[in-house]
Amino acid sequence: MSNSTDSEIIPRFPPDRCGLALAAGVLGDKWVLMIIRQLFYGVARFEDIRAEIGVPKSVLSARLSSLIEQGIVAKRPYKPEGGRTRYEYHLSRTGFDLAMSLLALLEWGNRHLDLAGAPIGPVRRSDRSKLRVALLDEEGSEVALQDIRLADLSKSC
Amino acid sequence: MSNSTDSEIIPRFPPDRCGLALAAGVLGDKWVLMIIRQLFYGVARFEDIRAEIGVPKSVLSARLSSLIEQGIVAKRPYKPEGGRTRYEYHLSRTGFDLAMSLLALLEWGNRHLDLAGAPIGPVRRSDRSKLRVALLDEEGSEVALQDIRLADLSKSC
DNA sequence: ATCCTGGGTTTGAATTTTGAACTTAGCCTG
DNA sequence: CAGGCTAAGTTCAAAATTCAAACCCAGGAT
Repeated sequence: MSNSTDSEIIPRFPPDRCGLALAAGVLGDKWVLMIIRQLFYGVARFEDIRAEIGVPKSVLSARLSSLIEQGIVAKRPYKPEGGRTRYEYHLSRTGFDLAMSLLALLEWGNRHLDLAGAPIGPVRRSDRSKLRVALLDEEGSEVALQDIRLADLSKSC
Repeated sequence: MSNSTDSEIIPRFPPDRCGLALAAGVLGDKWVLMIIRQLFYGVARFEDIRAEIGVPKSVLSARLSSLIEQGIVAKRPYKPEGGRTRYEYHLSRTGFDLAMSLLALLEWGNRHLDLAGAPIGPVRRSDRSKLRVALLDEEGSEVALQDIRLADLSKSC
């Protein structure tokens, strides 16, 4: 009932108003993040995805269906020259918009988890300079995590 | 074996060099993201976490142990005035660094998922202006997602 | 005609998750 | 001091999920 400490850095809100709780429902699965990662990499075919991450076919089938149903992935037929029609999976706009989340997660994993080799991360296409994820205000200047709180967005200025 | 399309927006790298694959191993669970969300909100006690998100005790116990083992969460005793010693869980530095990922996920959920009410999100503490997650270069100017690629960070300039 | 391959579905065994019951430790009350 | 209460777990059997392997099917290639 009561709060446990007085260290309320961030006020609490009901879960159903928080996109994070919903997002957790979508992405909180061992394979879903891996599958979406593959789709970002341009791996589009069922068998390619399965082979690269080692997910069982039945699970891949189920997860892709669910992602399609949720509008995150789209399935479309295509025909390789002189082959029969096959299918490929690709991210919808909604799915593509997960990019920033994945980059943030990548950055975190690079920094804190045990990588086997040199890390990879986002660089600017033109000059290859390193990039990082940050919080910006409306004017485009950076805001530190300590200077924020969560608030109802409908009534903030 | 071969790539499925020629639309290689992002080059492929082996999973063991990618923090994202590791991060997926840590966060790819229905309850873990929810638990970490609670910890961010300042909910620190076992029973409080359990009650707010409805996770079974056995699962909460297992997940917290695993998060502690991975250095994401720390457990510490505390004594409420005139009560016996209890324990509270809080995010370690590593855990706290997930903040940016969670904010990105929150933003995505707010934009694309079906919220029950008005969304909540990060605002600047001082003036309550809305904030958003973005990619920055070293000078602090914003870079669009279309202008990036993933690269080996050890050899980029 | 038969084989091969991509994209699945089915199946039954192994694993995980679940909720309920039980445990433990210490404070508080009578 | 006996008994109750609570937070924080643990244990257990039943239910749900996952897994690997087998099977299916369509169309092209041999």
